[in-house]
Amino acid sequence: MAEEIAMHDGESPPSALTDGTTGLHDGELQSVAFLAKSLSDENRLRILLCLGRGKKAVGSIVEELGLSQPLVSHHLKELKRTLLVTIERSGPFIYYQLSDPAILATVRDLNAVAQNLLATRKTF
Amino acid sequence: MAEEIAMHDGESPPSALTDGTTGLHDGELQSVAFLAKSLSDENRLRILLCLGRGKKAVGSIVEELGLSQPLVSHHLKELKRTLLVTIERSGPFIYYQLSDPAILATVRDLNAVAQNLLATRKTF
DNA sequence: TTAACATATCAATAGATATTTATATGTCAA
DNA sequence: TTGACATATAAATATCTATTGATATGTTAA
Repeated sequence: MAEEIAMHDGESPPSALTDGTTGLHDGELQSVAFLAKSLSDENRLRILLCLGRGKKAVGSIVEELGLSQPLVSHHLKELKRTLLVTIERSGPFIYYQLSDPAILATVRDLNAVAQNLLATRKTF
Repeated sequence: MAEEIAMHDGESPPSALTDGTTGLHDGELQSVAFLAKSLSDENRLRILLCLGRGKKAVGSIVEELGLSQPLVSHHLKELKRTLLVTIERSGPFIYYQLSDPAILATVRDLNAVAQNLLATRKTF
């Protein structure tokens, strides 16, 4: 009866039996979720792919993608927060660049998996 | 060299591992965002890794991860909607399994990228 | 200084979603 | 049928976030 467990802020929901085969502990799980969430927005992906062709100032991204400047700025802030991009100031310009080209390979891998799932869905 | 050409159509992989041209059209961008969003929850990742060791009934997952049954059911529904898992009924049991083992490799890749970003962050 | 430009931030809104509690559906055995 | 079990669904809440429009901050040139 008296089995109430009051979960307070942000610690382990389950008991810490780790997830075995692929062997990711809680911190790594958190990192993966963190990164995946950053990659889960179409406009952020557009920005990342755009930056895949070299560092660019905010205005260039705005112009190239046709998104509003505050929106691009917002997503760039998020991409910086999640360590996917770095900045480099030059006068009034702020150039953003990918912090790791491996990010592009990851996006391509995600696309490959997604397309394969869509192609071979045998679920009815 | 020419500027990168935007849209490629469905089948041919752009073969861009070293050149920066990761041309994804809107549908692919949507798919990537879709998949990434499904991978952006810690508990869903736990479930996926759990299923990486074979098909399991809901109760097993609940017990193994220490999450509530409705929560696990909710996440399984989401994973099924995003094509990451498939089901197989057997009596009152419903067995869930990964629809593609490549998903595990993708999670591992995400972790590798994330850990690398954390390790080599030169921001401050 | 002022003016013009580049970028960031603020405030408000709207929609998504993770979680919990409670309840419903479905299956099988006795 | 009843009862026990496995799973799904409903409803409520709370949190998060993408987007927009307006405004602020900061940099350079005149």
